[in-house]
Amino acid sequence: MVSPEPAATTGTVTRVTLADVAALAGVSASTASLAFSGSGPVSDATRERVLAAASELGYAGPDPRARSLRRGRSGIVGVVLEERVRAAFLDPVKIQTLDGLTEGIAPLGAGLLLFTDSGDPDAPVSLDTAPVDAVVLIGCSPKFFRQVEALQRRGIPLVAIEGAPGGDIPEITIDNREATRLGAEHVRSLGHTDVATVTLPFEPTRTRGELTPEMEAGATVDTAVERLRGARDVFPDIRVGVAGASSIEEGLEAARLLLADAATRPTAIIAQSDLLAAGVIQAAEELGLQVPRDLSVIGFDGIRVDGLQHDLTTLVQPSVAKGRAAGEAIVRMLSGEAASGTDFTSTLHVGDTTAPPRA
Amino acid sequence: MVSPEPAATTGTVTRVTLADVAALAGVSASTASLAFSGSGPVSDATRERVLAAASELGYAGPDPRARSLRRGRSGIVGVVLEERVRAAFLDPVKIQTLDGLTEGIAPLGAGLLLFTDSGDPDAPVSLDTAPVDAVVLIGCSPKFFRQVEALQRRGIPLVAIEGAPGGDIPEITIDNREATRLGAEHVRSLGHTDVATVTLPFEPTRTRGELTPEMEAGATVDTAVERLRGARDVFPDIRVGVAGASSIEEGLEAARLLLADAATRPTAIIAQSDLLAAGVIQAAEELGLQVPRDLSVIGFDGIRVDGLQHDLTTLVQPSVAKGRAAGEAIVRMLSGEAASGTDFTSTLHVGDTTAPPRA
DNA sequence: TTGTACGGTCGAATCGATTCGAGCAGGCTG
DNA sequence: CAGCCTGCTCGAATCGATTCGACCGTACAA
Repeated sequence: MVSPEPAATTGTVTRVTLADVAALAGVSASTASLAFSGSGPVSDATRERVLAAASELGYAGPDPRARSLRRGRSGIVGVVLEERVRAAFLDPVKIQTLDGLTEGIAPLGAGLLLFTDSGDPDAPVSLDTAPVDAVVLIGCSPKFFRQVEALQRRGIPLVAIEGAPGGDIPEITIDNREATRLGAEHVRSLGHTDVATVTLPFEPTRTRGELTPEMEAGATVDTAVERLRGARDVFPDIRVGVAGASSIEEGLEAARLLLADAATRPTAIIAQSDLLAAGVIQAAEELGLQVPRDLSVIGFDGIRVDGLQHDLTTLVQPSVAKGRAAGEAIVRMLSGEAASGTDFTSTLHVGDTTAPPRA
Repeated sequence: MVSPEPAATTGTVTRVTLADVAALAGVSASTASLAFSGSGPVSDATRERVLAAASELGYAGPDPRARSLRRGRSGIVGVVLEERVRAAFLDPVKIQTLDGLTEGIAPLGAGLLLFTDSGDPDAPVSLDTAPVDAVVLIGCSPKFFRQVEALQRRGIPLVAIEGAPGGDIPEITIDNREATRLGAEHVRSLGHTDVATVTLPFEPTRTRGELTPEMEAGATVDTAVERLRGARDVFPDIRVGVAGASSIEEGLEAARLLLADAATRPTAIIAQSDLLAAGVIQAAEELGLQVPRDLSVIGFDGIRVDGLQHDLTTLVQPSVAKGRAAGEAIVRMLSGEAASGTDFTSTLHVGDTTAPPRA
């Protein structure tokens, strides 16, 4: 028997197809397909013949693109992050959320396709032209609403983790306001009355400094707003320093401003993230203040800040569990079940960075 | 005219297809396709008719899976990272590399599909069953060699960024040994003779402590080995502390051991990453040592360590450029051109963490 | 008036795999 | 012995889009 000529393709590479393998093995293409997928009965002898033919022709298995069309599944879950890669992955909470998501979708054997800002205005993010089975939006604004709707019309399951993307989408949330109120209540119960807060940015343009009414009214970032509300539930006149990002450096700068004048210095600072809290601690120690004796500091997130030599008092949010819950919702939706959102709660972890104010 | 019944699919959702839209608009499917893609001549009137029909039927645009099969392109580039998400993205160099990669592939309008360890041994990474146009391996061992070969047989372009994945693949590298030698030479030229080094882990199991001959012989992580060689080129008897990861915490622990005994304390420490260097600096300051007066510290990477209040002396590697180069190689290969690897060099940045040893 | 070029539309084939129902052979049971 | 069941294989249809060459009508130039 003569080896068949491999089928030609539109690319520059002549591609061996399953049909070529089947012909060489002397079986039908459907039998050859079963030999690779194992989804139907094939005798051992036939399977061996097919695999031998594949090996001889250098066939590397079924083409994933053809398979994804026929099966109606690509094995890919899209993840939307509005920022550039370099900004998104500086947030340990996002990293942990992503990690949980990979666990949640593990039953699917699916990969995560990143949709991030590429920095090129001529290459906008395009959710609805990628062959995905489902999409998870992490901390997204309504910016993608049109594309979200298009995906919904296509029956693509969507889940949002925090953010406010719009559309009737299952959402995974945490109790930003209530948790912050808990933390503020803890600070108050220690006896603090001179309290300040260092917040996350109120909008993506990332400004640092005083909080203005305009800034607050135009806020597009829900997290900062809700956490500030929780702090104000306990300390209505709390002094606010806005950070330009969630980072140690920004916490340091914001705290320097808040602590500069010894006469008006707060005895406690509520930071909206653990990284900001670490910066606050650093600023305090730079001024010769001891934490928590001279200044109590509380964070939010419950990540382990690399290099921080304190057991930070903080609101611990279940980042990994959020991601896992989103992944599990995706799995359910893809199997035809309904999925609703999940509201997670954060817990107060009292470490060594809070104490009663000095008499 | 009566609306046609939408074509039935194998899923639970009845899906509107381009054929339905074409029928309603009273044109052929090929004309309807051109109306969406704009890749051929369609009159304005015909296009409007098609778009109106699509809108009426709730058609969200061509199915990406069908499109990817017919076009032979999915618009997806796979990125292989051997670790779990939670470990991979703690490395700022990897984040910057990824960011550069998104820039490099921007002309393709492609997304990045992550292949990472999911933590589930029953769900192994599967490069060759995903509908990708190309694959980039970042810091990978030969672990995926079989799958790499399969992809090559399929004509899928592959590029490696550092690591040693095997196969005849274009590689993007940096001068780990030579750059470290440069840094060590700088330290020597300042007059230091009592020098130690804090290394990255020698194998993925991440052990911390003394470097044993067994550990060194069995090393699977090229980076640590090459950088140690560069240090030994200048200081053959350099004292070695192995860190369990590239983190501030691990640098701190390793440095504590190296600095514990004042009698044998080195006057300079060469750290294999900037994060490790930050930990070394913290350990020194913890002991009341001043940097660089009492201890000189040099890092590697040239990232800006969040919260570090020093201008670190370091070897600056072009992380973003590495990623961008890999992306550009992918673009070339996908357009039928040959691509070779790129060897990048790192540059010494002298900051305020190195000075001559005290007399 | 005739011939050519261009814009627009069409139908058939293609991309490469999977699914599904029909058919056959062999073995077992009543 | 006949009928039923099971394992295996096959061919046709399908997934839903794109490509390509043929065809038609209109306009313009010689």
